[in-house]
Amino acid sequence: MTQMTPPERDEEAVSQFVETFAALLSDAGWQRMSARVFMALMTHDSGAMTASELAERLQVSPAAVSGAVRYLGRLDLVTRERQPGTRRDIYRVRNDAWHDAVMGRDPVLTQWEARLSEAADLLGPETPAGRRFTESVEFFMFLQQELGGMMERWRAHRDELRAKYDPR
Amino acid sequence: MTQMTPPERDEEAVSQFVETFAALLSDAGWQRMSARVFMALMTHDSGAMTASELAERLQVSPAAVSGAVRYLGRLDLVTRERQPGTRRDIYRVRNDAWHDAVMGRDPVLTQWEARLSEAADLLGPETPAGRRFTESVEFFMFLQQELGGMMERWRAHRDELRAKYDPR
DNA sequence: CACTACTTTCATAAAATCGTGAATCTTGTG
DNA sequence: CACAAGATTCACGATTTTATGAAAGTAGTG
Repeated sequence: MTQMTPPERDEEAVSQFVETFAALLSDAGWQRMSARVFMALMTHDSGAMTASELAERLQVSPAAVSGAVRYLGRLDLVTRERQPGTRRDIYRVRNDAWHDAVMGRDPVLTQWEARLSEAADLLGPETPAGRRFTESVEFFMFLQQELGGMMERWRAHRDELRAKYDPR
Repeated sequence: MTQMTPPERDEEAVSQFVETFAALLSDAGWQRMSARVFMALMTHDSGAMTASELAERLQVSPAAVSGAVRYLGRLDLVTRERQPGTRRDIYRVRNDAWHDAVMGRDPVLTQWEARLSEAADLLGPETPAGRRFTESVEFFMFLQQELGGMMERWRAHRDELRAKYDPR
């Protein structure tokens, strides 16, 4: 069998995509730099890059990368690991990053629910506004419950797809 | 039966809640002023206020209110109606505002999915990065499908709760 | 059709956010 | 334990976002 040349990527186009999609994420409330770093990692074949590679790729300072990966780390979208034999850290996107990004909303929803619940008490459960908040709380409770099952189903669906297209 | 005095609200506390929760929404990517207007309406018993009431309540200019309600209107979270007999518009939160706020994400997801799909092609479906994007697309397709059923279930659940606690 | 009561637009000012460079800290190495 | 490679922090300047006041627009009313 002949050795294939590595499929050529239009780096220009990829880079532009990184910026475009990062902007979409930024519209959705992500920190801008974190979105850029995240997409740079996602589009990288290995899904892992060092801080200086990221800085070079995105034309930003090491300081900016540092802040961005800290944020991504807290969301558990990126993991840090030490590059063996060097003092460099490597940042890697988690495989189910999107899954985590969506499920990562969970603490947020919990927080919202708690505050809404306090508000319901504050407003008085028999007042129209209070009733509105009680129902809001119900909604977020429901939402969280559903999310669990949904992600369960996703994993099953994903494994099915993987078995189908990429049987290992 | 004795006529109850209207249940007294701690307006100070309600106002503080409005600000706190608006800040949470703002963290989640909402425009700040829109979040404040939204919460002001939510905490109002009638769920409806005029522009000047909102301006007074939030201590902002009419211009700020105008911008905020336009944004909320586009998301279909607030409706505008004319106050009969006056030249004032009143803004009203839709009853299933939260439902709409969550489902309103749908166009966003569609947009993301489209861009991710393009990226998958760009990267080449056989490359590791390309495969990552293919799976991302699958994920968002799955998500949108699930959201439909979920909201269906929410409506059923909500009606059940209403029948239980507030039989009319 | 002029007057009045609101609403919206727009240029500008104020405030928040973001990225940088320089300094500092951490950690591995000889 | 001194040195060096990287990572992180922080004060500052730059950019972007946000709210305002003033002006213009719109639509009821007499």
